[in-house]
Amino acid sequence: MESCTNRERVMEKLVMGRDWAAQLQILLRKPTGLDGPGTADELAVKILRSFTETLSALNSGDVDQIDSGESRQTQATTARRGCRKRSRKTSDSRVNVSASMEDGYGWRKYGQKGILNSKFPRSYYRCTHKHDQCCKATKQVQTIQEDPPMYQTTYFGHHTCKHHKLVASQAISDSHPLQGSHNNLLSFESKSPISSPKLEKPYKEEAQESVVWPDLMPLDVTSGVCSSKLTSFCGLDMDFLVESVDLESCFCFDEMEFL
DNA sequence: TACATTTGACCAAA
DNA sequence: TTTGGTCAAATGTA
Repeated sequence: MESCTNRERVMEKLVMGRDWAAQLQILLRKPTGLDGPGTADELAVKILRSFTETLSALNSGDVDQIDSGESRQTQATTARRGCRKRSRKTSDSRVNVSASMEDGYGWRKYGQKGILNSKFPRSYYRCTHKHDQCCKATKQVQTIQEDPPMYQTTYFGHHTCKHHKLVASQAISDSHPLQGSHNNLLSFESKSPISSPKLEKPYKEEAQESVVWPDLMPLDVTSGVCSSKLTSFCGLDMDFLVESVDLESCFCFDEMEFL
């Protein structure tokens, strides 16, 4: 019951943020038009506050639901083949529609299934480092369009494998412009912070993608770690990005849909 | 030889 | 009962 109220608050804040962002966009296109609902600066503050309050609401409310879902899955796991208690993975997922399946991570395919009412089978991937580093990240990839091929990738869990984080963090510290004097930017433009040769190609391919967030992001504002839906940012998981860049200081969206 | 992919079986959730 | 997620043996590839 409380989570329902909390969800309503979250939705309200997100909608407000979207509206203010739209107003800000209009203002930025007409720099002299300051007789609207507020200056660009004021709108930026409102937007930041809206997102901050949303993050706080999520942090205080829905986390329990997410945790209970994961623990259910863990507790009921048995040793028999194929006998894994599965919860329907509706929480902690990020959906990414892209022309490419590349995202800079190492994945290993562990299954493929034909899906009802879908022309194309769904492929199941887990992180390459599942066993050596207990990385629990998985993803499902489904072709949604034949020509040109478009893929809907749904990510579950988050990468805990150290190797990739190291590479990505290095790439960020090498070239991320937001770590300098522009820490309080709210940007709706695509950024290209990755200069590492290893990550350059996946990022370029991901640059054309669109992002859909069907549910709300679980996060921990106080610790600065965001289990974010911003997966498409640079084609990298946001966990380590937010560890390096203050969550409330830098929002950087390419394309987004709130509802 | 080591690692990745394919594929059918198994089983829980709906 | 149906559907979808995962396992693991078989197979492929570098």
